[in-house]
Amino acid sequence: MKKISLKDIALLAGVSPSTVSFVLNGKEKQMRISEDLANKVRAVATKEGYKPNQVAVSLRTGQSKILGLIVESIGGTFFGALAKVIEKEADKYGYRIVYCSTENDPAKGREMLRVLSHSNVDGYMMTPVEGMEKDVMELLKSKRPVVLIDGYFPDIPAPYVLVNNAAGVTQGMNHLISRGYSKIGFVTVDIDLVQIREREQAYIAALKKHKLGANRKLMLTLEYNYDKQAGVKAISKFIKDHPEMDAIFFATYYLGISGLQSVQELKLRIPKDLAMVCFDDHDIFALYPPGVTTIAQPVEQIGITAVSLLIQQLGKDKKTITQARVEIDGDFIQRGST
Amino acid sequence: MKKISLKDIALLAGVSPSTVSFVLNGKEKQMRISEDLANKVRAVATKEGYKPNQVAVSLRTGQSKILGLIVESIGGTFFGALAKVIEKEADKYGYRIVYCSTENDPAKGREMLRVLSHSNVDGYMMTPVEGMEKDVMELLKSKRPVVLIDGYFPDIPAPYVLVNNAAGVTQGMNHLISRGYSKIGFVTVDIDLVQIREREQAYIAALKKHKLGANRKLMLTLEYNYDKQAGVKAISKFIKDHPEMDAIFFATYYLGISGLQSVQELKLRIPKDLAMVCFDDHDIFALYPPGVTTIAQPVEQIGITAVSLLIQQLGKDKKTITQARVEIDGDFIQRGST
DNA sequence: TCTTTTTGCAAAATCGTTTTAGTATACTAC
DNA sequence: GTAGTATACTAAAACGATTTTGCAAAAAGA
Repeated sequence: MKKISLKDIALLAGVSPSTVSFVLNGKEKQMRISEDLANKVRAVATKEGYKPNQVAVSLRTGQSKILGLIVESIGGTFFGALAKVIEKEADKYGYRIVYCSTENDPAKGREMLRVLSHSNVDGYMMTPVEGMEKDVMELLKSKRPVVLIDGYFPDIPAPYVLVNNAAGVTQGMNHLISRGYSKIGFVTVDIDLVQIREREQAYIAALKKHKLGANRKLMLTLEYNYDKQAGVKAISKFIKDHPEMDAIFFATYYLGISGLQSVQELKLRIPKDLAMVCFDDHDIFALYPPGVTTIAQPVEQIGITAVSLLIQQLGKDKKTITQARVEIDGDFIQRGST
Repeated sequence: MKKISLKDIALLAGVSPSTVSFVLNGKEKQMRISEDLANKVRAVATKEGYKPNQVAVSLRTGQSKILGLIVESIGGTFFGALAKVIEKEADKYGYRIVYCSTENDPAKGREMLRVLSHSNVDGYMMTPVEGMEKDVMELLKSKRPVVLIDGYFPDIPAPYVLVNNAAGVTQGMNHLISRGYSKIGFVTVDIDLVQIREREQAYIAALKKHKLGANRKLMLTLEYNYDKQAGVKAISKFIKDHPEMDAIFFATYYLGISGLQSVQELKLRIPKDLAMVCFDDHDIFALYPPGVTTIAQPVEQIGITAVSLLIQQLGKDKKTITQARVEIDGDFIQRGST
């Protein structure tokens, strides 16, 4: 019941291993193998159900047909959905995906890169983690195909694809303002990632633009990996401390969920007592009455673009497209909270 | 900047490749390499930052230190959480995970098995898909380590681990009944998987046991991959068609979510108009007022057990533990819906 | 007819390891 | 002094493919 190798096929067909390889790799013309023999080889191969040992192929060719996907956490809804899209998309090009999560720890991310590298993966897709700038530079220097997802490093010329954070927040803010809200709070998190900072800046910019003053006091910054209960409490306190606040913008979906819980505990009514907008959509926002207005990340497009950017770097020509910077507009979904 | 190989280390240390291999694999004693030389080799190796090429190792040893995880869909909350636990757990044993999803399609599952097999994965964890019985049998026959997760094939002696579906439903039903509900409906889905059937049977058994009659009419079976809107509609109709029904049990979390939506559209009040219990927990059930009582799958334990069962089959002794059938009790979480 | 070219395939090198089988030297024993 | 046995390594085969090179036989050219 052991696996059959190319050698076995060669033996059965009465030819040399090289001939089998040529035929099965479509190089029969180039190597001028006669049509008859080629057919015979193919017949034997299909009859025996031969499939090449990918490990051997990888060792010899240096290519694995595997792409590494390193995300913050496989468990999350955004990354889960993303992984699904990416897997499906990569499959179209004949690539498989190996997933890893970093939990936002650069050491773990580095380790993952190392592991993947020694497994001959052909390219990397990763969500930037604070502290991994050098590692990404290394990849670029050694001409390894990379695409950053959901963020980027400002000073590093790696291709990336992410939602247009600024545009999304701006749209959300404009929406709130046009609805008459003027004391708008913003709840964010203290990870040092561009995507978060961009959202914060867009919030501040919107306030300025509409002359809603420098109410920076209406910003709450939670710690990353904050305790769930503590987060809810902090948000509740934030709301109570600012009774004038008529709307809140949450920078991520998990903040928004905590926010919903706070609102619930405070028995506030949405949007009567407090309007709400959240960056990143989530099932719950569609369902929780009266629904939360969100800017949904275009997961499909992000995934498809990422794979495409990576595949482009994998061709024979191997053009390094360090300049590809794609920002895709999020989908504004209005619901009952505004 | 090219990668350094074992041969390079050998050259630099002035020894043969075999010596380097022995030292780095801790076989220096056995192969009686002198302490001095061993240290020298180690020094060179660390200085050069040598890491073995896993592909070559895999080809030579036939082992990859990779486990295949084939789930229904990476995107789902249950599988996402499971993947996270499994990745973390496998890491403890020095194994990495390659994820694939089947989308409940046996053809795709088969393809994945094939691909993984030719990548030398050391073992498989998979959620059973209707129609893959033979494929699993094949794996068993060829002594490949396998563990089924979240379900099993009744006639196939493969080790498995899943939540105790019957116990969970029974507990939920008892809870409802003890609270005075007697016209209890059940919404399920038409995939032919043991885990679903067990839940259905436990429901019926509970009705019988408590002499609530053969109200099989109170069962609604939706199609797998049902359209979201259509599902909600069907559930609404089901509720309207059975005004006597005072409680509903949902067999999976996505059914429960659709159910919440129906309830919302019908403007019913929970638990006043209708009580609700759902198998499988979800963020939303904790948050949606007044909260939905659920039986949560013990994701952590399932993941840990699965990895453990697989690792046991990977040792030198390679004991095939086909008899390991683990059912873990779910966590009953009571919330406002009952 | 003899050389040159083309055809059709096979041999052998290679990828980077692991592992089995050797080999040279030193030591022990009689 | 010779045989046997440790000692401390190295050489070479192997894993399963791909790819470069080689080499007969047939065809073409002179």
